Parts: sequence; structure tokens; C-alpha cells
Amino acid sequence: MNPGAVSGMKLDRPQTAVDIRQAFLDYFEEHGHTQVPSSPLVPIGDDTLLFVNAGMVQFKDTFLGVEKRPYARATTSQKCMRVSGKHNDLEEVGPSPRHHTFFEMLGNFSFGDYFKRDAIHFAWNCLTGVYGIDGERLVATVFRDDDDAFAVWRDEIGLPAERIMRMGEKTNFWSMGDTGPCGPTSELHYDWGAEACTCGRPDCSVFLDNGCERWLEVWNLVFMQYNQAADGTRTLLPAPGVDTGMGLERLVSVIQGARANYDTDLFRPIMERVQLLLDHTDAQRDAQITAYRVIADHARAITFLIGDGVLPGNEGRNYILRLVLRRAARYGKLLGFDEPFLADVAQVVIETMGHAYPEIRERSDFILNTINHEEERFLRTLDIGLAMLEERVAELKAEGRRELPGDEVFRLWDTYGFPLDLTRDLAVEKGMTIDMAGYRQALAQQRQRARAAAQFGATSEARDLSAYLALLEQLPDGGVDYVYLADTKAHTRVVGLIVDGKLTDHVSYGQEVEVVLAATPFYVESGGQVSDTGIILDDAEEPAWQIDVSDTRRPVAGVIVHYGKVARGEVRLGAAAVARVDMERRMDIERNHTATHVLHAELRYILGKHVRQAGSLVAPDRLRFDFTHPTMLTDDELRGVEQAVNDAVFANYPVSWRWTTYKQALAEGAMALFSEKYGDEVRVVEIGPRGNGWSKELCGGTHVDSTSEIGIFRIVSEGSVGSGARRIEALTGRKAQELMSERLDTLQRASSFLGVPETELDRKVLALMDQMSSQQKEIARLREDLARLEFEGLLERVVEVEGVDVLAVQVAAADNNVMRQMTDWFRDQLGSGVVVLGAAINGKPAFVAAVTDDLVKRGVHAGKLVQAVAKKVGGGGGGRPNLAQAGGVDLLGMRGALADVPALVAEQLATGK
RNA sequence: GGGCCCGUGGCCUAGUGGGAAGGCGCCUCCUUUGCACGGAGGAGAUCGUCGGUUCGAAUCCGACCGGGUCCA
Repeated sequence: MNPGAVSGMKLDRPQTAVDIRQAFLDYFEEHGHTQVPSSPLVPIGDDTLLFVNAGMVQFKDTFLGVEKRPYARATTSQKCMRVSGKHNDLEEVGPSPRHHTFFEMLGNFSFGDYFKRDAIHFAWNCLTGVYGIDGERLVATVFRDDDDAFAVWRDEIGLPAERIMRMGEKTNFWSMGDTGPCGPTSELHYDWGAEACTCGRPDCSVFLDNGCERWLEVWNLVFMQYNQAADGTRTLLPAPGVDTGMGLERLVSVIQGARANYDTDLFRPIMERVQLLLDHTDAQRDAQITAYRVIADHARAITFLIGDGVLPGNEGRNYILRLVLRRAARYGKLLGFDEPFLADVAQVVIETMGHAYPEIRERSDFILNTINHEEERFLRTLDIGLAMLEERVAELKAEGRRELPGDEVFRLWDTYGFPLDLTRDLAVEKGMTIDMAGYRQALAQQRQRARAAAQFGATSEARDLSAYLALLEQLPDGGVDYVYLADTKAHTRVVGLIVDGKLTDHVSYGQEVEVVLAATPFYVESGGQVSDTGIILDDAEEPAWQIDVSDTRRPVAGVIVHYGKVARGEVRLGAAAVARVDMERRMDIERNHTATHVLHAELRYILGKHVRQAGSLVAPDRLRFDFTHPTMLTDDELRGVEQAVNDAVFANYPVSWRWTTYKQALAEGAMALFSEKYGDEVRVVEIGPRGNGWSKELCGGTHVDSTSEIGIFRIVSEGSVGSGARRIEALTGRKAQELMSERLDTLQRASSFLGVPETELDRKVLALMDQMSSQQKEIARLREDLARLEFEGLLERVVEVEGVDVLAVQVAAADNNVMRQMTDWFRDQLGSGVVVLGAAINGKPAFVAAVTDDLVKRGVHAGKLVQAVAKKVGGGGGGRPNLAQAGGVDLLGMRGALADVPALVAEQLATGK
């Protein structure tokens, strides 16, 4: 029988997007495919990609043969984002009827199972059989010399040869990267009919690949059959696979006869909400359809991004989210929104898509709050930018200029986030133009800089995995036996020794080595819990060799590598070995790990359900826990959380774990992380009564058996990790105890110094501080009195220079402020005159000079005066004409320096006239 | 990963190497039947942190912390 045939006569074809999506998954499930849930938009364990941009991303390792899955056929509806890198559709959104930042990719996959023939039959039967799409309107493409695919289309499907196009590498050959799996593709295009042609050519055809809107690429089938080496040569893969992708939005548009994806029921409800909020007529809406589309598209994107744990921020994916959100807000402003509105729109997204993607429904409050908060922040940024721009425009106009310099426009954008189009609108409004050439130049420079800098960072060469893959071949199915849960010790044998990336059969004393064992109790860093350390040694009465293990890693699935150094003897491949984890360290780690779960639960209890783990570090000496929460924790909250965790410790709850299915675990309300990859079988760690615990988390790490083993829990810091996320660092067990006894010792010492009980310390310190501040004020008052007294005597020492009163004396002032005060008195007293005071401050000479305004007019300058004086004591100084200060180093020269003042004043008076 | 901008009383802001200033708010008093206003006085700042340069740093330099913003 024809592969993928649709059984029976389908009378009720799926019409709504919800049904269309489900029908796809059901169809492939009927044909032996496992329905796999969409992975989060943030790729797991893949730093080369900002966001998942195709259905195959979560199966990358499976196609590479590094990861094995319990099924050979899978089907998904995958959340995708295309806003960066090779696929960047951000600027297309709006003007283009069929580009999106966020979209859903329907796909079916074969991992070494079926190949071209079946894939083509499935695709054809799905479109024509399940959805009832007219086969006459479909056109297929194949890679130019892929005669196999061509033959299937022509001979088995029965497509006339003129509707099978042979295309080039650009459109019909796919590769994952410069190296790795690759192969020819075959696409299905839908023909909207000649009346939809936009290119106007008489020979209009898919073959031209000219973007004509008559043809809609619906489905892309990738036949992975080669492995491309670094030198460009291609060898046949032992087990060829299939990766297909069909944009749900496009499929729906075909079925619903909508020429723009936005006219389908995926987008219409969202746009209707916008229209309702604005109270627009249909005509008004159609006049501004681009803005409507941008908002609808972006609302979906931000809803799903936040739902997958991304928060607005200023780098990486966080920045993309902010960018998309602000772009939507800007288009909203264009439409006339003056207040945050995106949360309202996102609400519709959640209502219409929450069924297929329950995560957005569960986190709806958090999503809406985050959107609102960010939108408010953006409006504020705009206000600030607007004020700055208006000020600048006014300045320029006052100077008679009519053009806004390009670098300033760029600065407004680059530094303050004020968008170019708003700048332009305002400039035009005020009758100004913008220097676009200068703007573009500044932008190009910035790009240049960023790109030049990125060159260095991005040269992380692909690691050579061949040694590990070779080992994996030799290991039994499932690879290294990973027994960390059973014991911290294991009798096993050495199955691999790697030095400098190359397999070897023996290593000797002092060598750095990567060891692979048949079985290992060493935990490999995962889920925040750091790797174990320990030793591997000869399994004999008297061990002849030993390796100290400082780290473990898993370079490819199934292979666990111990990084270590040979501490004794010589190690041979195949040797019997005992692997022993550093027990004390492991126990410290376990205390911290269980405490992390307790902390998570208590934070959710005390702060609210919006709290979600956003990362963690579980080390032997501390734990770090990042979580979503909008504001700083108050002291009360912090203390409450800490107490609650300790209460849980004292209550001695049991900690247990069990294996279950991912679905079942989520149904029970277990917490799953955004950033972790889960298989279909997951481990649930539960704290509290078994089966009815108050903390359930998907977790592969190790834990204590009961909470009392944590000992003590102490929070040592709380802080921010970007917008909307907080970080708590805490200690448990030995480290917490250490901290407490140190602190108590300090308290004890302090209390004995101050002679008060420890419980009175805080009050005593406050009292002392109070006392000190009043004493300081008293001292200042007394100093002033003293200065006053001294001052009374000084007036006698005024000398007259050319009819001007001049005073230059050394005083006992304690600081410059007092001297300044004295010069004020002097001026008040004499009304006209010159005063230079000197004093020893901190063992160094210091001067203050003051000149009354009438003498300033006659050419006396306090700054110059004091400068000349200070020069004589090896210093310098300056100030304004009426008041200046200076300092020096030579204390002994001060008297002489002051003695010169009358002469200096005389000089200035002479030249000033 | 790289660039730019900003951290000054509770809040907002001025201050480009030499007296820490203004507005809002707060306290006391006056004015008023009361309120708003008005008037007089007052408290409140380790100028983000730590180093450096200098006779002298809110100001210049460096590192760090926090916030903003753009590019990749």
C-alpha cells in the first residue's frame, strides 16, 4: 500500500488553526511517529543559537548520532523565532504578508528510518488527503541531480514532469553548518493562481525563484544523506534521515484561502483586540494595516519568549525580547496608544494559544506583568529622549541651524534608545532636517567596532570529538554506566585513556589524563550541581596506581570523562579500578542542593507563584539561586524566607525521588526548568510526605535523605541579576556553622570592648554614633569660637599697601573651612581689603586668600596671589579672583611665604592699573 | 562579546580641579474661621564603592558595583 495513505473518506476537513495543527500531529502519529512536545524557544545546551529557529533543532544531536532516542520517527509542532543571525525576519514583519518573528513549524522526522520515498508520500498524502488541498495546485521542487526524488514525484505520486522543478544549491540543498550532515531537499509550493501573480512575467513559475506572490512555499523536506567534512568532501551517511518543516501559518492561510497569514484565525483575534482597544473602524484599521500586523506578530513573540523564561534585558536573547517589545510599543504609539496596551493584546494570544502551549497559560500573570512593566519603562525612556531632543533642537534653532547633525541623532538612539523615526518626526515638525549621511556613518562605525570585537570571541573552534565517538562505539548500548545515584564508590575498569585529545593505552606518574571508566559514581555537572572530585585507583589489596580526579565532563552523550592527574604508578588500559568520590565534598554539595529546592518552594510560598528558578549553582561551599521576581526583597521577606527554610530543616522532612514520565510529572505540578533538557523519563525529587510533598522538582542531582541533614541555612546576599530577576546566595551545614561562629566571636569581642551585653550592642552603637555626631558638632562650634577669638587679635596686624588693607598671617585653624570662615569675617569687618591666611593642616601648609570685589576690579586676584604664595612652599593653588585656596609641602617656609604677600599685592595693584 | 551614557539629602536635578547649590517633599513657627496659597526658620549628603593623580577630587584616571542604551 501507498505509504502514508489516509484511511477512509475524510468529510470534515480541519478548518481552524487549532484543528489543522492537531490533524498534522495525529496524521503522523497514525503513521508510527511519536508526538514530541515543542522544545522551549531557548535552545538547550547550544550556545551557537539564540533561539530555536526550526523544528529539527531539538533533534540536532540525534541526527549527529551523539544522542539516542527511544523512537526513530517523531513529529512536532515547534515554537520558532527568527530574529537574528542567518534568519532575521524582523524588518520583514508588517510589510510582508507571510514573515514572522514567532511562528510554529510543523515537522516530521526520521532518524535512520524511512527516507525520501516515504517522506514524499507522507507530505503529499497529508496535504491532499488530510487537508483536502487540490493537488492540481501543488508544484514540487527537487535538487538538480536528485533523480530519486524526481522519480518518486513523477512515477509514484503522478505529478506531471512540468510541475517538478529541478533547482540549484541555493534553494534545494541544505546543510547544518560548514561541516556535518547535509543533503538535497524537496519543496512543495502552492499556486494561488495566475491572478495572484506579482512579477508579471509571462513565464511566471516557481523555477524563477523571484519572490512572486503567486507561489507559496509550503513544505520543505530535507533528505540528510551526506556528511560534509571540513575540506568540503561529502561521504554517505550510514543511516540517512529526514527533517521536514512546514510553517503552520502558511498552511492555515492556504486552507482558509487567506492571501496574507494575518487574515487567518491565528492572527485575526489579536488584531481585532487592537481594533477594539482603539475603537477603530475597519477602514481605519485597513489604512494602518502594517502597524496592526507588526503588533499582532510581536505580541505573539513576546508572549512566548517570556513564557519560556526570557526577560527583557540588554544583552543576547534578553535584548531581542526588549527590542521586539519596544518595536511593538512604538507601532502602538503610532496607532494612537498613549498608555501600555500590549498586555491586553498578549491576553488574546494566551487565550487563543494556551491550549496548544499550556506554559503560557500557566504563567499568564507573570507574562502580562512583565510586558506591562517593560512597556512602562519604554514610555519613560521615550519621555527622557524627547526632552533631550527638544532642548537640542531649540539650541540649534537659536544658532540659526536647520539640520540636526547625524552623530547627535545617532547618539540619541545609541545611548538613550530614542528611535530614529521619532527623531525625524519631531525634527520635521520643528522645521528641521536630519543629516542622514552622518547618521549612517556613525551607525556603520558602531557596527564595525562590534564586528571587529566579535571576531576574537567567536573563534571557539569546534572541538574534536572523534576520540570520544570512537570510545562510544566500543561501549555497550547506553554508554558508560552512570551509577552516581547508587553509591559513591564503584568497582569497574579503565576503558579509555586520552592524553591531549588522543587515545592511548597507558599513562604514567605526573601525566594529565582524561579517563573513561565502564561505570562511574562521579556526578557530572548538570542542573547547577557541580561535578564531583575524588580518586580512581588500582582495584587491588595494595593499589599500585592512583589518579586524582579534579573534574568530570560529558563531551558526547554516553561518554563520561574524568579529568585528572596520575598521582602514583602507571595506568594501563583495561585495568581493574575503584572509583571513589570525595564523600565529604559530595555531602556538602547535597546539603546545598536540597536546600536549593527548599528555598525555591519557600520563595514561591512567601513571594508568590510568579517566582521561578532562573538558574542555580550548587557547589560544596555555597549555593546560588536566581529566580524571577520584579523587586528587591525587603528585610522582612528575606528574614521570613530564611526562617521558613530553617523551619523545614528542623521539621526533618524526608527527601525522596522516583522515575516517572515527563507528562505525569508536570501533571502532578512538579517544577521544571527552562534551561534543562528532559528526556521522556524524568526523575522527580520530592520533599515532604512521599507522594504528597510540598516540593517537587524535576532534577537529576543528588540530595540528602532528610532535610535535617542540611543543618543550618543562612542567606548571605540578595541582589539583582538583570531586570525582573533576583539572586540569593546562601550557606548550609559546615559553611553556615563556620560563618555563625565567626560572627558570634566578633560580636563577643565587640561586646567586651564596649562593656555591654551582646544583646545591647546595637543600641550601644547607635548611642555612640549619636554621641559622636553631637560631639563633632560641638567641636566645630568650639573651633569657630576659637577662630573668632583669634580673629579679634588679627585685625591689629593689618598692614596698608598703597591705601589697601592687607592681612597675611598664620592662624591656628584646623581646616580650610575655618579659614574660609575667617576670611568672610574679615571682609565683613573691613568692607575692603586683601586677606591671606595660612595654617598647618595635617602637617602640611594650607592657604586661603580672599579679595573684596572692589579690589578685584583694581586687579587683585586671589587665585594668582595664592598661587605665588604656595609656590614658595613647594605647592600650587588656585581659585576665583575673590576667593582661592592652596597648599604645599614645606611647612617651615610658610612664614616667609606669607611675609611676601604685601609685596605681591603691591605688584598686582601696579599692573592692574 | 564590544561601544556609549548615568549614579549628588526621601524624590527630581544643577554643579568641567579650588565655598556642595536649587526645586519638590519633611519638621517648627507666622498668616487663615478652615483649606489651598503665602511668609519666616530648620533638619536632612562618607557626591555608588575602592584605588590612583594632585598642595587640593563630586569634578581627571583605573577597577569594581548598580542602572540605562545601542551594535554583534
